[in-house]
Order: sequence, then C-alpha cells, then structure tokens
Amino acid sequence: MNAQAQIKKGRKFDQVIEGARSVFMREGYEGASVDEIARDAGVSKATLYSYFPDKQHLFLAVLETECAQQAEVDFLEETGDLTVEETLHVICKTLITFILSRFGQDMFRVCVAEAQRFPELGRAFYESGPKKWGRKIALYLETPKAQRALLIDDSLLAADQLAQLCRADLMLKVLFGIQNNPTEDEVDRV
Amino acid sequence: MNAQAQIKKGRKFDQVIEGARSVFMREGYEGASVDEIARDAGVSKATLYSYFPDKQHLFLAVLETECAQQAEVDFLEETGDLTVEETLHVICKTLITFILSRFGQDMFRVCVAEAQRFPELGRAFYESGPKKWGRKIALYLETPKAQRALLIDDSLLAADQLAQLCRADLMLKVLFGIQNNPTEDEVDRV
DNA sequence: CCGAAACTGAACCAGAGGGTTTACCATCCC
DNA sequence: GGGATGGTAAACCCTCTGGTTCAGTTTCGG
Repeated sequence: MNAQAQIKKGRKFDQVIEGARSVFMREGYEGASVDEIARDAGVSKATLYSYFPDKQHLFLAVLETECAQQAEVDFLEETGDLTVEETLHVICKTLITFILSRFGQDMFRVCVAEAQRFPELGRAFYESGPKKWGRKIALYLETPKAQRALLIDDSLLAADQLAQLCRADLMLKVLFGIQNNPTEDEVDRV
Repeated sequence: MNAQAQIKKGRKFDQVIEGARSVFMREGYEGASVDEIARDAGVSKATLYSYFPDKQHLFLAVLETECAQQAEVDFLEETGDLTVEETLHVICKTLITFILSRFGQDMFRVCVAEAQRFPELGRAFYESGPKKWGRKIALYLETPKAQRALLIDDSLLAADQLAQLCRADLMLKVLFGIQNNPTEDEVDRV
C-alpha cells in the first residue's frame, strides 16, 4: 500500500543509490554520466535502468534519501544540568561541525547548484535542513530556562540568526578548516 | 605590455562575453552548450573560438569579468551626518539588496556549484565578494564614531557576523522575497 | 576604393551522452 | 528439474557536444 513500493525492488538497490550519490555529489547533475554511475556502483547500466526510468528520477531519488538522512542529524540529547550558555555552545558546535562536514558541504553545493533545474529540490533541502534546525533551536529558546536568561521576542528569527552566525566562515572552509570560533560567537550573542 | 592584450581582439568580444554570461548563469558550466552560447550571443561559433581556445577559458573569462563587476558594487557614499545605528542600517540594506538581486544570486549559485571543478574560482569569488565587504564594514567599525557607540574587539569578525546576519533569509528567497528584517537585525545587534 | 582583418554559415569530425535491447548467467523456491 | 526473478555484459541507436575548417562576405582604416 506504500506509494513507492512499486518502484524499488531488487537487492542491488542500495548499491545503485550509493554509487549515484557519490558521483552526483562529485560531478553535479550534468557532469555525472550514467555509465560512470553504473561503474562506480558496481552494477550494470541495465540494472540501473530497471530501477529508475531515467537519469532525472535517479537523481531525485538520491536527493530524497539524502534529505531524509540530513533530517536525521540530531542534537540536544541531554541538556539537563547545563547552563543556558553552555547549551547554546553545544548547539553551535554541533551545527558547525555538521555544516563543515563533507556530507553537509556536498549536500549544500549540489542543492544550491541544481535548485534552478529542479525547483522542488530547493524546497526539500531547505525543509529538511535549515528549517528543521531553526525550529529545534527556537523550541529550546522558548524553554522557560532559556527565557529567563535571554530577552528574545521572535524566537524563530533569533534561531535563524544564531544558526547563520555559525556559518560565518563556511566559505573560508574552501581554503582551510577552523572551528574554534563558536566560543566567541557565544560571547557576542549572550 | 598588458598580459591579456594578446587574447582579446575584435568588435564582437563583448557580445560573446555577455552571451556566455547569460547562458552559463542559466545552465551552469556543464549544462551550457557552446552552440547555445554562440546563438545567444548572436555570433558564429568560429568567432567564439577565435577569441578563446576552449569552453573552459571562455568560462573563466566570464567569471573574471563578473568578479570584477561584483567588486565594483559600493556603498557608504555619504555617511557624514548619520548616527551609527542609521549607518549600519544603510549598510545592511545595501548588502541585502545586492545579495537578493538576480546578479548576486546567479553569481553565488554558479560559483558554489563550480568551485570544485575550478578551484581558483572559489577563491576569486570569495575575494571579490564577501572578503571585500567584510573589510569595508570592518573599516567603518573601526571609525572613532563607531567605536564610541559600540564595544567591539575583533572588528573583522564582527563585520563578518553582521554581513552573515543579513543573509539569514537568503534561501527563503527561493520561495518569496522579503527585505523588511534589516530593521530588526539592527535592533538585535546594537 | 583597396586590401586586410574580422566575421559568417554550414559542413564536418570524433567522442560521449542517455537510453534500449539482446542473449546469457545465477539463484532460489516449488 | 524447471521456471521465475534479478542480474550482467556488450553491442547498439541516435542525438548532442566540443572543437575545426573553409570558402565566402562584411567591415573598416588608410
């Protein structure tokens, strides 16, 4: 009764997705060739085309699972006995680590690049990534404990801004990787 | 004696660059075909190839002029009799307007997308864009007038962060365009 | 008005692209 | 044993791509 039950079948399915993922992330949509994907996935082109009707659907399928995986990333497992400042520090560090990770970078790059060609993609990425983080952070900011320590009226906007501050050096990472500024971020913000 | 004097010659040069610009921005590097560029530029493929040895060089040339143009964007023409808060407001508004403009968006998208394939591109974009803004804002923040009103130790970092706050809704623009938050940004910041 | 330089159009090339098909193998379950 | 089912390899089709060439036209400075 599942909607996608008709599409996916066969044992090599995951191999295909994984191979496609790596090639698409490396080369972008137009840059990736189906032959290369098949080779990289250790699968024949025929098999590949038995799963997906064409390149586009394969691409979308990959991005779908990526977005789902992105949405899984979590934080705030235990925040019980930390001060508000410490908690924010943890949040920022987690976010920054994720954003600077290979996964986060590739994801971001490909989605930005192809959001034009695949309009739905932009929305899906935004929903499963930034928006989700924003909501979670906002949720924490509305906690009585946080409210007592900070004066915030629009918690969603504030959450967005906090998240954005963490990105301050995203582009710098193209050149080198630092992640020691969360401390300063915190100080400035609180 | 100029380094690039040997390369560029002929009357249709600008047409070529312009056509290439629009196609590359629309389709990305791999997505753009040379035939389409020639058509769009109102020029024959032969002419095109008389200017540039290959697609890659054409692409780089386009991006070069784009970066130069990006670096031209200016603000802070007159800041004489404005309060510090007002000045910051103006700066933010200018930055946001630029970032959300068609030009800024296309620029950003293509550079992010192709920074992998053309490593120098990422650096060039960063230098002529974000870095330049950061330095300019930092310059203002070090003004005696600003120093009197704000307590800032690392003005470059602060500038980066201010600029970054302005980007808070960049992705939202994929869906709709707002620019009424600079006011709130200011309030939070000062 | 001449001659050179710039430009054109179209034909051409080799290679690679997406996508299909065919004929053949490996399981696995009855 | 004998079909299904899922997989494979390779050849194949057709289109498009980047890139070249060339005979002929436009443009323009002197």
